[in-house]
Amino acid sequence: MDAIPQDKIQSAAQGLRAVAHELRLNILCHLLKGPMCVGELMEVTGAGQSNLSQHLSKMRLIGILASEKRGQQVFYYIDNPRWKQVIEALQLIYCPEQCR
Amino acid sequence: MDAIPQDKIQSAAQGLRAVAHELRLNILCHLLKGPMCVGELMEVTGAGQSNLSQHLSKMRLIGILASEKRGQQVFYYIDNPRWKQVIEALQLIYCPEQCR
DNA sequence: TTTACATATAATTATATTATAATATGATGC
DNA sequence: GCATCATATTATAATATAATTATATGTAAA
Repeated sequence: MDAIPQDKIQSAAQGLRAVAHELRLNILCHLLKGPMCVGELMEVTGAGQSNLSQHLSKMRLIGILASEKRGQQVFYYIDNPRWKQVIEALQLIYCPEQCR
Repeated sequence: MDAIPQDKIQSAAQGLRAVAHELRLNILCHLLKGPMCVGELMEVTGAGQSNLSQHLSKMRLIGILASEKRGQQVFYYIDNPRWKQVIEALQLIYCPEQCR
């Protein structure tokens, strides 16, 4: 592994940066359970609408989340099962008591 | 999981931030194979001594890396096997061809 | 067709992170 | 002691990221 392709490292770091934020990580933990719309996420995270929306679209652009419109709501969900694994591995590190 | 303890999220985000950087991630990928000293890491990453040292101590402080002095060299290694898992999961996401 | 609702975008300001350069520490050999 | 090597620390200037506010879009109901 002497030569890890620089562009892979770059993409992976970009992906990580997208997760490495309190609010975004909080969002992702909630989305582990399934899709949620922006309004619900506002409730559970306590974040403001605009702030939340910006963070969601950041994660969508990078390919961690996908979204789907139902009626006038937009539901977000974790698009890539491997990202779920990453979040879950993190929970093991920081929530040894399993965080239920 | 409605109530993810805020302090856990905070710590986890801090840990992620420590990994979410091109150079630091590159370092971690190299350290997956085993301990390396600063000089070796300078060679494989091409980073400057001071820069590297700062990034290493950041990761050490946060508990991702540990270090051990042998003679006049300091060897760094990944302290927590779960962080290895996170890095490996990432490689699966971004290096589908296995990055060897 | 207006109103209200759900979400998105833009602009701004505040704060955090980074790389570099310069300097310091601390061990080893002479 | 003095010079050298390996690493750490500090200061700083450049850059990136965040939260807030204000505004815009799109859609459904009245």
